[in-house]
Formats: sequence, structure tokens, C-alpha cells
Amino acid sequence: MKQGVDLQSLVGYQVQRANLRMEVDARAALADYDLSPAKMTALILIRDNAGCDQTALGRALSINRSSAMKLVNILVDKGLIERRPGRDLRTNALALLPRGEVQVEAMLKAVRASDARMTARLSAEELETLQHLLGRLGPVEEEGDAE
Amino acid sequence: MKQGVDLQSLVGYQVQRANLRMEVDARAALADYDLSPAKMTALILIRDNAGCDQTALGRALSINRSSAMKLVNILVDKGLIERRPGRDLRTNALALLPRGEVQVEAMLKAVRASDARMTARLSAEELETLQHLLGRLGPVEEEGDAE
DNA sequence: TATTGTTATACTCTATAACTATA
DNA sequence: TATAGTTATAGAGTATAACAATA
Repeated sequence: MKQGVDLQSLVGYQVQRANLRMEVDARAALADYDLSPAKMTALILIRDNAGCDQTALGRALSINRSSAMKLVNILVDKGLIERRPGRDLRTNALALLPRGEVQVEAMLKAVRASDARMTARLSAEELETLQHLLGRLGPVEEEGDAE
Repeated sequence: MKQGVDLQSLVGYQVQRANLRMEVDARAALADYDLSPAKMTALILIRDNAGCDQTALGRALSINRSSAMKLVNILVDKGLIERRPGRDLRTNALALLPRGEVQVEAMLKAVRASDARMTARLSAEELETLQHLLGRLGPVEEEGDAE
């Protein structure tokens, strides 16, 4: 199937295809844990930001409050995290439970192996370049864009 | 919200975040057309592979026959493509209609502008490097992997 | 007034399973 | 037997809208 110059020349398309390949492999690496890569990310964020609330978690994942709620419910039901009293009566403080810590470590091991295999064709220097360039993809504020 | 070294060091995570940023912007750029970036991709593939069947289109998009069916139905309903008799009686030959051609051109213009804005921080050389590195992300066949 | 959590509902995208017609 | 299209159904992930409690 021809892809043509129109698709090939779009960086967004290339990023999307690369992401799909990476994600499929990472998902397979996590199959034993019944958690998607995104849910592993949530666990790591909760671990590294102990006591954060659901809304902040959602912001970090680029999902809204309601979606974050659903995600947190799933992780709570699996016994990986816990809702504790937060900084005021509206707010939860999310905490990773011991079982969650163990699971995060195991999942990270599996995902790191996937990541290493998928990036094996790149040298250490190329990897650093790739990460640097990816980090610079983003909107550039235009003339009238500031408020 | 701290992201921590565990996430930062995963190339898959960086690709996913970059893809999300690119996709949000491209989707916004296509808002006038009521078609997602993926549907635009489908139109381009049909245009550049006139007469292809649904299964081949699905393969190119990494979706299965059934999902490709749904996608094709939507594009047909919008009057952008057409199912024509294929190479045998089982098969459709997909064809972009004149209205679809006009629409693809307009959408490409919008998406190219989005892509240009999102990559504006990178030089031409850096862009080429990025595309090259992205293209090399993928599984490396291991010892016992061949059949 | 603004924010957090919550619930109900709906939409998009994809998948599986089964069927029909054709090869 | 295998393949293409089709249909019904289901699941994951996300969103919007509304509400209660709290700030």
C-alpha cells in the first residue's frame, strides 16, 4: 500500500505511526498485569506525587476530572491505590499501596525491556537526540495569541 | 506535577506525549471538516491507492476488516468516497469522489499548517533527523523469533 | 463564585464472533 | 479451505452536563 508524499511529509503522521508501534509492544509487555501503559503511567505519577488529587492527576494525563475519576476507581478496585483525606474536605489525597508499589516495579521492568527492544536500532546519542527533538514539538505562540 | 525519571527515560512515553500534542492540534485544524486526522489519512490512502479494497485499507491503518468497514461507511455516507465493483465479486474497489478530492486538498492544507506550527522550533535538518529516527523505532527480531 | 468529587449518559474507536458469498 | 464483506455486540477511553459539598 503506497503511502505517498503527503503522508510521509507530515511529522504528525510519522509520530502517530511510531507511537502506535511503541504502544502495541508496551501493551503486550504489560499483558500479565491487566493494565494499559496509560494506567501504569497513572500509578507512577501517584507514586512520585504522593497525596496528589484526582484533578491534578487528570491534568498530568491530559484527561478531565470525570475520566480521572473512572481511572482512579479502577486502580482502587484493583487494590493498587487508595483515596485518603486530602488538604481540604473536597479533595482526595491519592496514595500508592504496598501492592501497587510492587506492581509498578514489575511493570516498569517489563516496559523498560519493551522500550529497549523497540529503540535497539538507535545509538545512545541518537536516543538522546530523539528525546530532545520530541520535547520540542509543540505549538509556537503566535502574534495575537497572548491574552 | 513531577514526572520523575522513570517516565522521562521511557522513549515510548515521550513519543506518546508528543503524539498527543500533535494530534490535538491537527484535530483542531480539521474541526471545520468534521473528520478526524485518521479519517483524513484514510481519504489520502484511498486517493493514492485508487481501487484498493477495504481489507488493504484497514491493514494500512492498522485496524481490522470490521473497523475498516465502519470507517468506509462513514466516508461513503459523507459522499467523499464510493464502493465500486472490485477485482472479484467479493471485493470492493474504493474510489475517492470529486467532492472527496476537494475536501482532501483543503484538509491537507489545514493539517500542513498545523504540522508546520508544531514543528516550527526545529530546523529543516532537525526535522529530517527526527523523521529518520522515528522511522527506526520498531521491534528488532530476536534469536528465536523467525519461524 | 470557583473548585472537587461524583454520577449519568453518550460518543469514538476498536475488537471479536458469526454469517454470507465468493474464490 | 480461505478470503472479503457484513452485521451484531461489546469494551476501552474519553467527554459533557449536572449536582452536592466545600472553599
